[in-house]
Amino acid sequence: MRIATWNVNGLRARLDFVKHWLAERAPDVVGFQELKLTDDQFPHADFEALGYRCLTHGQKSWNGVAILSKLPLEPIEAGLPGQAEFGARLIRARVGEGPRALDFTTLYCPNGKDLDHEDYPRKLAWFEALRGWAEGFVRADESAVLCGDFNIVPTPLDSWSEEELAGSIFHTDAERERYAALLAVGLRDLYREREPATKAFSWWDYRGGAFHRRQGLRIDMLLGTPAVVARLRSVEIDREYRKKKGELTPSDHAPVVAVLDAE
DNA sequence: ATGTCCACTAGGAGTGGA
Repeated sequence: MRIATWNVNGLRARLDFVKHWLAERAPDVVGFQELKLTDDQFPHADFEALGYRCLTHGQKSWNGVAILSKLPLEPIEAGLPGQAEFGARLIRARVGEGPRALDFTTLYCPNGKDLDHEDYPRKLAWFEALRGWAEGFVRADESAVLCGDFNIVPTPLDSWSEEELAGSIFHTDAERERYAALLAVGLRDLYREREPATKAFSWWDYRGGAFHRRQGLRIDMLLGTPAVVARLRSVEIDREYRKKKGELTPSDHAPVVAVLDAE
């Protein structure tokens, strides 16, 4: 089973690029973030033509998440309880059947903007709500994945310049504590399971040639329960899809992909 | 160079968000 997460930065602007990736990489289950469209604007037919069923939780202009699956897909819930006013940022479904079924959630976590902005304390509170919510169903012996754009750089290894950025947004102790508390309910970072010491990024600013200067952050994660880690065969950040494809503009995020054993 | 890109409002180019 090939699973993936990708912040597409606007699905209408990215549709042809995303379809190219789906056709080439053929993931079984994908979480998308930053759709920037309403549910009625979601291009279901384009994805059905590639073999995917989709569940969406969108809104006008901003945020928005979706799950695409080639496997049977059953909705569980949409929206983080108590946090609806902070945007459409969470969707959860059961994918697959029998012992290979996966409890799959994708998240677009708040950005926070900067430490003086009102969104920053709201971001911390949102993560506390997320931890409490996850605690309600995460179990070590059941396969569950939480994936998405976390908008937190978990450790200095995940930043292109901890020296310059320590203490600034994405790099604060308060954010890192909230992220660590989420993992403490029983989730592991699948990328770090396989690459414990590799400096690698999943996001690069569009400005200033950041991608080519290797100035990025690792903020897009696939988190899994121990039952998922036991099934983990490989994981990679798909940097090829942070590059332009002909005339098609990439997202500022790369997809993150993992392969799990069937059971 | 805070240097790009997306969506919105508007019916062209500026604004807000990331």
